[in-house]
Amino acid sequence: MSSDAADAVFDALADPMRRQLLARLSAHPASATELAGELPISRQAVAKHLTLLSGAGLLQRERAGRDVRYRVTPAPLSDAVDWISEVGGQWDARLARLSAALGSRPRH
Amino acid sequence: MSSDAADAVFDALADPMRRQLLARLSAHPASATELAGELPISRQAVAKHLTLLSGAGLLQRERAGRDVRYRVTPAPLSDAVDWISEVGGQWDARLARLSAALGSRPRH
DNA sequence: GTAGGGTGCAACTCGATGGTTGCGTGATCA
DNA sequence: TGATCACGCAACCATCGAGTTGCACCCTAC
Repeated sequence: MSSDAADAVFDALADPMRRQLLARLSAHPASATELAGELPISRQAVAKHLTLLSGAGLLQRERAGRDVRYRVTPAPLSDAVDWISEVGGQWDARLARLSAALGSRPRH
Repeated sequence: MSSDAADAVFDALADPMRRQLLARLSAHPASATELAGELPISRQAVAKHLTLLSGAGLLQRERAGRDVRYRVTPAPLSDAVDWISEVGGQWDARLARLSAALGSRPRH
């Protein structure tokens, strides 16, 4: 029951800026420069976050001519929810339904 | 839609040692010294983690004579799941059921 | 009362990381 | 072809935080 994959996800979600990026990208795909224009940090800082998020499998890179668009691929999020349901499930039976609901998702 | 409470939870879950502590404590309440005996870090390091987890509302302190026992109170975890369902819900309708399932929990 | 074990507080080290700037590369368009 | 814009890489800085050690305090038991 190694939360091996969950490690990367929790690490990716740890930073508020990365959660903001994920929320923003879940609404609509965008490029690093585009995102940097909407946020108070530089393009390179955004790019670092996007690289880390991609590493966790939460983003998909798509080259579009001169720029690169990123789109959310939230499948790995269920690894985090699985872990949470394991911890919380022992305390509250309602959380047990989570792993059941997520059990049917395509893994990876 | 402030992920204000989720901030503390994601920060608490970011560290692997803290997740390990939570998993351990969800099985059975314990004291800091007790936990330090089972882990490769000092009691004070454990105590710091427990303080942070308590601050996020994930643990409840219970003084028992000379020692202090900690027990898991996973209610704040649903703040994290709520955030995840917001991001992932736009991609996969299955995750939308999560917030519905968690919506009936006592908030705070 | 006194010894001992658990807790709490404070100072310190050190590695990780979020952020920056600078520069080189590649693709687009006039 | 040349100007421009987006990207990638590298070096650098500063802060944060996980871990440690040391010591003082409190509760319990003998």
